[in-house]
Amino acid sequence: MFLPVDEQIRRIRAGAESIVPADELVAKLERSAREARPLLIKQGFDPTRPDLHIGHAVSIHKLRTFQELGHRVVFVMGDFTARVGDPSGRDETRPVLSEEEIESNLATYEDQVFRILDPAATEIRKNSEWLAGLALADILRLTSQYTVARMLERDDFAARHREGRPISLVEFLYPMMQAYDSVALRADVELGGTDQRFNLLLGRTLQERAGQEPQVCLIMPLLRGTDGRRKMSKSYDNYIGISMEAEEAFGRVMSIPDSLLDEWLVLASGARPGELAERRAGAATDPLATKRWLAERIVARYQGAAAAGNAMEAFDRIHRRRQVPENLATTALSLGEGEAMWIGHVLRDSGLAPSSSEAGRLIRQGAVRVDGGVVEDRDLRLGPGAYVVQRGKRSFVRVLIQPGKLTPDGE
RNA sequence: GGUGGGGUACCGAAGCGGCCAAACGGGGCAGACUGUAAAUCUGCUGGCUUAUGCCUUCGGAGGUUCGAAUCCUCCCCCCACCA
Repeated sequence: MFLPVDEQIRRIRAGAESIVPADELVAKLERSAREARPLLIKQGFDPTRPDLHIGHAVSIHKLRTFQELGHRVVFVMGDFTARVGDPSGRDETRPVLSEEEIESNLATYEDQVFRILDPAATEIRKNSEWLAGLALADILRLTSQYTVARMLERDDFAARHREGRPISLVEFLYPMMQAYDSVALRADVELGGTDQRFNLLLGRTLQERAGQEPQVCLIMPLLRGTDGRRKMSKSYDNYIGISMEAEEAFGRVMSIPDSLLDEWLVLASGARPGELAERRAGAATDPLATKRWLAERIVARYQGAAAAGNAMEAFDRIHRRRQVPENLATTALSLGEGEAMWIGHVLRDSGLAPSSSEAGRLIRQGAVRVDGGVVEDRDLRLGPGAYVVQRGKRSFVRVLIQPGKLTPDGE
């Protein structure tokens, strides 16, 4: 039923940052094989941010590996905290979500997650199932099992405490709740990024206090974002979304710094060991070719090969051959009373510039083209007709200027 | 409850009566270059039918002044120490 333990370990360990503790994983796998009983693998997700990116995908692919090895994967939605909200406002807004929003985000999750996981072998659970019913007495019992000093060991708590930045009391409860999820599920293994290390370890502690065998923590590296500096995150806009439009995703991969290429090959390409080694070697001698390969590969993984091919073609057309893209959005603008429309307003109203002041700046910098020619006259006006308006290298709009016929009420 | 320190543009952070649409850094955008939306260098970075003009902005509301982000009053919020 199961592959040999050492083969399982090999696959599980590939790409992982660490396994804590590794020998317990071996023991669990051996017992699982002996008793023909799959392990329960758990990972939690925040339902307030339903957009998954390829950073999340790193560990989701690892969940997939466990599925392929025959184990049970439980995907835990942290809906309980989402329902209560986060008054501390620690990182951005953690809005309170309604039942409907949670359901809708859950559906969004499934759509993305099942591009990686096998739906038939995936259990999705909401932590409100076991958290909502806890009484205050239960919670007191739970919190008495851990100390403030140990809580302050967590890196971000330690840093904030040291720097005198506020730590809300509820924040101490979030790790407790996540750890309690592991107790409730009797998890054998929990996956998480390196930023989850503390929470994962707390799960072990609470399980032991509850008389359970502690889970093994499988810690995955955090993928750095397209800026090559910070971890991938939607709020930094340095991410590549799993359901992102193919051309956008392709372009974003092409924009990563060369210094990030190797890390992404390892964590995001999903290449087999042999090919991976080949590509990593190639990255040193021909980073451009390697990056193109990676971009196509990443897009293909989530959008399919056809979309990836098209995205590459569109990229080449715009950036290598400096041509206008094949299919570009059309915006119809209507002249009011006037004969022609000032270029600044064309840019603003077609969405190429956020304001006419910004449009003016772009023109001054030589960033605006109309039908391929750079606009030098800041006072340029366009009469009725169709134009291809370009802002910078990457943004194009086909603008249709129509004679204004509207004779509003006044006249 | 007491004492002290703060709230400035997307973020961080200067400014402390006029030269402030507000230094500087980050981020973002653009130009040059290029192997790509890499790297590097340079510029821009409140709005307005395009103006050495007008309008809005420095926690909120009033006030002083020819003139306020800068001074005064009240209010809201944050932080530290003490209780």
